[in-house]
Amino acid sequence: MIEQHYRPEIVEADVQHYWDAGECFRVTEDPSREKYYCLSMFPYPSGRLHMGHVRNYTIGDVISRYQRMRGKNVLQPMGWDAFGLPAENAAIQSQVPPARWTYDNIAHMKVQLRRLGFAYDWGREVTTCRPEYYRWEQWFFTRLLKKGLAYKKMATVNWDPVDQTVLANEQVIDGRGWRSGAPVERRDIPQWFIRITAYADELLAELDNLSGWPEAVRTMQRNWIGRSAGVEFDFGVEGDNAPLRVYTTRPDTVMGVTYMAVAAEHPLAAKYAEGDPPLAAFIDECRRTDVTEAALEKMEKKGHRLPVHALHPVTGEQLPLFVANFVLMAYGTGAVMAVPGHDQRDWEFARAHGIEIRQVVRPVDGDADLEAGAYIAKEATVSCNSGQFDGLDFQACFDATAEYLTQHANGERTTRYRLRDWGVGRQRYWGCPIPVINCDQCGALPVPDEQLPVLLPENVEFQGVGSPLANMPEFYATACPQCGGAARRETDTFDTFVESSWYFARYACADHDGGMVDRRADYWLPVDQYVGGIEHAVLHLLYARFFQKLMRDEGLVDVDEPFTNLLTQGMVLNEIFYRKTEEGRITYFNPADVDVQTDQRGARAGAALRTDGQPVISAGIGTMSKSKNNGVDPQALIDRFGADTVRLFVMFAAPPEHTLEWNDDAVLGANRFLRRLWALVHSHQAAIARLNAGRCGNGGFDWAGSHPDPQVRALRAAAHAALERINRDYQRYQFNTVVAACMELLNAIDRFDVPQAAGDGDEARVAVVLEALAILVAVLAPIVPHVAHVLWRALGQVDDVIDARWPEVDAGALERDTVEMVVQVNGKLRGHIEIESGADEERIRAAALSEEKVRRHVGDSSIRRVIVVPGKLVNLVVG
RNA sequence: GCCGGGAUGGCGGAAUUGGUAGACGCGCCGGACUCAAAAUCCGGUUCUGGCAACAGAGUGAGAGUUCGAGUCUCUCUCCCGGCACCA
Repeated sequence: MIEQHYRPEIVEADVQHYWDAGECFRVTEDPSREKYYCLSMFPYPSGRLHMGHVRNYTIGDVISRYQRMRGKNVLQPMGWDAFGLPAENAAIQSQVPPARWTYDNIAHMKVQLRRLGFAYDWGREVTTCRPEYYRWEQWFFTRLLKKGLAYKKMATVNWDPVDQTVLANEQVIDGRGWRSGAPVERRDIPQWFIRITAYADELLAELDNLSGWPEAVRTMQRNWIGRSAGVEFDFGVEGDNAPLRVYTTRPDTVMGVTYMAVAAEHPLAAKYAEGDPPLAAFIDECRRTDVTEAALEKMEKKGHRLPVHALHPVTGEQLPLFVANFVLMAYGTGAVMAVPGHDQRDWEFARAHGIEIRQVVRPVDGDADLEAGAYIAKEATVSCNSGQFDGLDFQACFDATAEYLTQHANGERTTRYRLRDWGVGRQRYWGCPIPVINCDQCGALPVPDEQLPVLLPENVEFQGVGSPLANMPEFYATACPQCGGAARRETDTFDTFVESSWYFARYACADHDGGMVDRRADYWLPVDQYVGGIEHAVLHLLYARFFQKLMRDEGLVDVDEPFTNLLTQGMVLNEIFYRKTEEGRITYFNPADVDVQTDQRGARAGAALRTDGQPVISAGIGTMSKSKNNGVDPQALIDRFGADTVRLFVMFAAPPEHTLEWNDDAVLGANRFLRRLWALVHSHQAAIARLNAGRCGNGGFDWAGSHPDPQVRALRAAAHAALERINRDYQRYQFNTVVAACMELLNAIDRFDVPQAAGDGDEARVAVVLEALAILVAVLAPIVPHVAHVLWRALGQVDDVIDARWPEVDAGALERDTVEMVVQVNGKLRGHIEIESGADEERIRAAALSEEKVRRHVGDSSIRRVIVVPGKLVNLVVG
């Protein structure tokens, strides 16, 4: 028997204790059962759970619990992506060692996750900053080194000249270092890379097979890999210069080249900068921008003329040669041929520098207006003004020019990728040490297996200038494993994306201390459902796919792709409020501290800060962030309403892939629903107990045949119709409409009259309520597991709801004698008819025309056509 | 700049395949209960006109296909996410 009032704090503590005591979510490999591996992206332990975490993990938990009730052997693990920059920032700001800060955060966040009632197998917890985890990452990297899949080369970084340190993109604010405020420079340093480009073709091709992934994510990855076919060839350069090698995907436009451009870092630029101070200054200026692609693309396109010409490989024409800030040394060859007639960026640069724009492609019919912009089409075009290559379509011209350049300009047809090799080295302390020893005699050598792991010292003094590791001889001083001489240990650490590229495999066998993974991974992998933020659509999800293939090729795992199905959840947003001072300084106020006024209709009339009553300005909605002060602390909500209410709200407020706008009042609505549900079960529990007595506690009632009471039939039909929709919506992960259907069902049960006193009523009326309630509680169990656990028992069930069999739709309950159809006249709704289910068109037409309102709209006009959609609609076309 | 996504009442959202636009919830309005408030319960709620019956308009803007378009096609606007050292 349950109490009269819903007390989530008591219910949730009790139920969580029950799950813990019974180890309800521990799983083992069982080949006789169908497995289901449901994985949510593990959190960075930033300190407290935020709403994005709550949403992510609730979605994953609902799917896991649903699959368990469907009879699967479900693994749902959790862990910590524990290395990263914020720990170093915290260390600098509050003098706490990154390790202690991180472990404290993990402890706190773990309590929060438990409080939300997620069905995790905590026995498989993975923490990436622990040596038992990262040692295998180090071991794996040494394999890649030996295979030549890891290598060192120069790479460009953001350099803070005052702090003498490498900056993350995030630490560059308006082109300046976040701490020093000094203008950031680009600097080239030697870095470790992993050869992801060697797997580009496979990573691209297998996207076609990932039918369980959103098309948007697959498209983004395809574009990111960016496979293109083109030609690489040489332009001559005046003077005693080496030829200038370029790559182009449009050799067909080679006759339209009117200038050339090289990157600021190109050797040709460096050569002429020596005697040319303005050029040297320009190159210097190019070094002073941050290195993100977005920044490079958005900046003003500038160029500086070099004192020599390039020579056209076909005509021998002299072409002006520029150093340009939009040409990147890292892409292609660091030099581009410019065809302003048929490339928009080249066009804009040519316009700005008064360079000729030459048309060499035109539409098959008509002409292009090169005054308005470049003509970039390839379909239905023909080459023109191209001498020997005139009059060809795109493909023919491509082939002819490619052949010519191969013969006469040292050319070669090549396939290139936009994808670059993955730079995995970071000049930071709080990361996994790269297991390499640098010896002046023998070069860079992998740390021998028996010396692994290379432990990261955790008790360090942390100032924030340079990496502490580079200042610790006790860390870096070592002996060369080959010659035995003095050598220096690598002080760079791995990009944290390396840890997150294989954690999903480690969960299968987190306790294995003899290797990276064991054969248990073959049972659990691939992940059946992966859930995480859309912001990971490219990088993390591509790196993880890449690592899966690396591990496969090392013989560690069988499968090719790590994640069969992917659900990318939308961001959590909240309103942003601010005030501007007279000096123009902006102060943001948390929405929790703002009162919103409404007019008589409920429309927004204004907003004021609660503490002083003065108005604040709304800046619309945006992702919850510290800088905009619009975060909502989940903990406060859990304390006030309980985990089930928070879970229910998050699932109800929006479909998982959409953004979710926060609304405090709607949380109240979710709580109200649970209180009503509780009260409803409470009000019927005596009658249910009487019904269950003598029926082995299962409430079994024989519904064979049509029940005579139309109200009983109606409630049964409502319950089974709701279940049908709920099943469909669970399958397509539209949890918001699952909840909506549950609310409708609750309303239907609530309206149904049940005899309360013993012996004065029809047994069937109690039975139908019990059946409807059992369906309702069972289908809600994945979403609000604590309250469902208790209510399930109150309905007389003897098993735990987490292991209850999913209810089945009784088709018999849904059968109807008549259907309602809509009548349209010329596509406009004019009436409704109730008609027997199997009525033919003649009958439907007659019924439609017998409707007064329909007749009025038809009037004297003749009926030209009648369209009937069986069981739904009839449209009379008149005129 | 490039790539990807989105836009439906006062708000979040719903609408199997092109077939009743606005389910469900929030808010708001009115009522019941109460000394009062909260909570709870009942009724209403797309907009415009009308006491009403009813009529007209309506899914970011503009065009098109169709008996019929939120849904399909084209053009445009605005908002959001990613862009390789935030995770």
